[in-house]
Amino acid sequence: MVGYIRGMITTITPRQKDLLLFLYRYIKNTGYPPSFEEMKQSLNVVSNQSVIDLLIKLEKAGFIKKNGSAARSIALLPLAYQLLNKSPLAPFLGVTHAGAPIETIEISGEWQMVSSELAQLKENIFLLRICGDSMINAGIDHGDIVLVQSHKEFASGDIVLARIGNNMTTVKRFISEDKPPYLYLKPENPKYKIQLFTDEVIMEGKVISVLKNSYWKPIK
Amino acid sequence: MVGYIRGMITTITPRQKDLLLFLYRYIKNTGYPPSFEEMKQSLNVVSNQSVIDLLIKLEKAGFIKKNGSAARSIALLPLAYQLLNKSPLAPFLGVTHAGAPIETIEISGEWQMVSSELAQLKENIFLLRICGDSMINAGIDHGDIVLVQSHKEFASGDIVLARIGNNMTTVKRFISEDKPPYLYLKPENPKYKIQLFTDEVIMEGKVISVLKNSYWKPIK
DNA sequence: AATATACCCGACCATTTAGTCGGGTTCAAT
DNA sequence: ATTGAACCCGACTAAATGGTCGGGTATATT
Repeated sequence: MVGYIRGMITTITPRQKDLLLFLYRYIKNTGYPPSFEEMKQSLNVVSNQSVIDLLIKLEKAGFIKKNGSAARSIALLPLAYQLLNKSPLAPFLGVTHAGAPIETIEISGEWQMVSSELAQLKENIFLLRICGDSMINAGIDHGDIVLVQSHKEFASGDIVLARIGNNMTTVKRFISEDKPPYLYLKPENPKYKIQLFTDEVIMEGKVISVLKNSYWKPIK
Repeated sequence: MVGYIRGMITTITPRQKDLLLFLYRYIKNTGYPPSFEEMKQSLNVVSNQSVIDLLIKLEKAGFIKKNGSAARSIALLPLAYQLLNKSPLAPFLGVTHAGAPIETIEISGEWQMVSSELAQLKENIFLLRICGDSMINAGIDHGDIVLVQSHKEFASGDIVLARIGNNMTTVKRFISEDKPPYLYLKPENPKYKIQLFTDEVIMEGKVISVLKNSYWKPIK
């Protein structure tokens, strides 16, 4: 469910966030985590205990993981990237259908890396594997993976992920015209018919990237 | 030039590669670099000097960067990922044209992160920004970025990067048929004509991913 | 035969580094 | 008023860690 992502809530104090952001930036710049001394400087404190207090909280909350007493051994966990909106990870929600929409999105629990450029996105993103051939003329084939960003506004021509009723999701091109049928979802394969808009149709997001199937694990 | 990537040659001894591979794997698994002790264990040696010797060579060759005497402060440079064929980076070659092919690929010198799944690729990959509207029906719009993998074999229907003569490159759908015109490059926009195959046409690679333009820097 | 390179040993040292101990302050909730 | 949390201080300790020194071997090149 897309709501599963949007609804993810975590608590963190401003000071903890300061440290988490410093950790993120330091690791990004240097390639390895900072020492206590460096963390103290960045936080403008002079005691190790100040840093330790914050680190323990961050670890308990699931943002980081420390390896005992090894030097510079702090690893950022996915939750940290998510909180900082710098996520190199997108949740892999499962499978949807580009053809006739016959089942809802499944949550697979997997996570996959995506481009760091996409990490600039403020909104939530997630991945879906496509079943069916209804979008082949838009370059989306059976087995491809699409990266979807949650959106509220859509332009005619956008390729969108739509939910139809409670049990079906599908990827189609969204069309808005001045003449009838005005609003509809268009498959990019002449074999299939357009889907008119009804109260049952909810658009979840835009497809912002397509990863071709041959470089991903095969479909079961 | 695509040849620029293929032609990149670096020398490394087996022992140095052992260490480099260990560094890659350790960092990938833990999120931070190993200590000397851990490197000694992985190499099956007992002296620090053994590790230092190798590290100095790796640093001089441009594979890693060490930060003085700071603990666990080894960063892998892009060259290392490239050598290990685990590159999280793809070179950004520049701009090509999906419309009329009017100029050759420019090397911009930028590098961009790509999916870690794509890092499994054994062949070279690179990014291009698309100019023109000749592939809009395949989901590739003006300003989008495509990820291209160098290939030698192509199937009918593949979206390919082709070089035409010395000064032109273009992205088109490759078609191979039993009836005339047999082999040609097809724009995915009825406004444009197909490009027949000649001796001048060289296919450089396949488009394996499309990143939609709105999430990248605007075109100059 | 001499040289250079890649690689290794083992004892030793100095510093970096994480962690501890016993406190304190501020602020909001009870 | 008391409690608990979040956060901080300063001096201290012990372990982890990188680096040094003065060698060695094996191999290929000159």
